[in-house]
Amino acid sequence: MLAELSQDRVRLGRSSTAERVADILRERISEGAFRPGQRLSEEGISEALGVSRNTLRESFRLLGHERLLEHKLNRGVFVRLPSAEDVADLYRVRRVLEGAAVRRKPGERTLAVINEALTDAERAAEQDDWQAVGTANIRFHQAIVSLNESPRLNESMRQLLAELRLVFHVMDNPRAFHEPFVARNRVLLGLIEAGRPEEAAAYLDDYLDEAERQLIHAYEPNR
Amino acid sequence: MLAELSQDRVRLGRSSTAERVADILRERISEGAFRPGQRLSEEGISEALGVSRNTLRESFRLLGHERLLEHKLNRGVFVRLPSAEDVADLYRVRRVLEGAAVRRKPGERTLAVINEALTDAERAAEQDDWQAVGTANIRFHQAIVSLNESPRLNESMRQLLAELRLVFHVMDNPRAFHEPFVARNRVLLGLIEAGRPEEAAAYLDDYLDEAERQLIHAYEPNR
DNA sequence: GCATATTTGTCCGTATGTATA
DNA sequence: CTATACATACGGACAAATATG
Repeated sequence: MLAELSQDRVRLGRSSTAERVADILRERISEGAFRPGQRLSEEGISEALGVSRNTLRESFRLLGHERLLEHKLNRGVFVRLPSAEDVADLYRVRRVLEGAAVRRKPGERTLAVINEALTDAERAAEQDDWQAVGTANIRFHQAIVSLNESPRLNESMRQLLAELRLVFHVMDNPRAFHEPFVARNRVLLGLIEAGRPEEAAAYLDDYLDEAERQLIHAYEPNR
Repeated sequence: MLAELSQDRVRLGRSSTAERVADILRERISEGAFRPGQRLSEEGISEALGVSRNTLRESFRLLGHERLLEHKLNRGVFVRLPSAEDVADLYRVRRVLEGAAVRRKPGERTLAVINEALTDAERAAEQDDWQAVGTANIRFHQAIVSLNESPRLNESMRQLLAELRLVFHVMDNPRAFHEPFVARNRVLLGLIEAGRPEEAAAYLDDYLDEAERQLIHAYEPNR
């Protein structure tokens, strides 16, 4: 089962079993198969994936560091359930990372990536595919941050968005949340392309304020 | 040995053995006892610290995620030796995190912390204690970032500075590097306290450009 | 280039401590 | 309070990869 695939990829690749297991778990969490707050049993999962508990524990450490899992000492690991305070902090970070990004002179290639993500979102919105809207939206903001041209900031944003996905998974209806922001993304991109960084930054701040408010509003009751 | 201390701290605290071992290793790396590029033997260290290899490997994962250690498959873990490109990226991140910080209206308490760190640096400089200057300098910039009032950004900065310390450890003479920036820190703080955020941000950008240039200049030859 | 020694990657069994029903 | 389930941590084992002579 996993063991053979494991050997193959070790031979021609670079990742250890623990890392590959982490990839699998990250994907499951990201798509919502493992719900926030849910406990992940060492025995159950190690058995299901065909790896030893030691190896699985290494994977848990990795994901814990990404804030997708929470380690409670002697109680096990749980899928993180971010608090309202966490949401507020995530948006503080977004203001910093995205704000700095839109103030920079944008590169041609990055602009194309941003545009593509936005176009995908608009198309998905037309077809009422809100799952796809959310995904494209995330790609849009990831691409915005990549204007900074910093691998570390890209990685930070990637983790931040993964954490934000946890929040979306406990919301009542993520569809209604993402919808109104597609049009705003278009405006934001327009300001960037027009070379008006300060206006773009101000618009973005408003944008994020509004998103944070709506998110916390839809979120708080669920705690 | 460590085992007993371990039990005590578990009882009254929250951290696991792996985390405590990670703390110890982080400290050793930070103070330069483990040099960048050096390989850390699983057997040697697990024996020296009195923990099992499995536990130690969990610690290695933690520090790997903090970019202090590098995992080479089937070859072991090494203390990271950042490349010149890494240094450039670290400074890109600093411009974003510190730039956003100085643009915000500063809180009284945070200002006091910044001031304290700076005063310590000035005092240490007078006494030619360059090690202490470097330490206080790091505290100064950490405090600057804390103006953002974001736990996640504080944590990012903490990790960034730990990584930057690796760079300092392979420099010829870190003393000469830190010295000229103490005076600039005072100017920067003055602009912040005077409520001139844009000037502070511009001054900071210059500051970081100069620091990056000097650092890469003193660093590149060593690769 | 080959044979050998070393080290990592992974797994297993087990003992102990902790949280919870 | 006891019992149970589970995480924590240890030590030993072996194969695979790497380094060494």
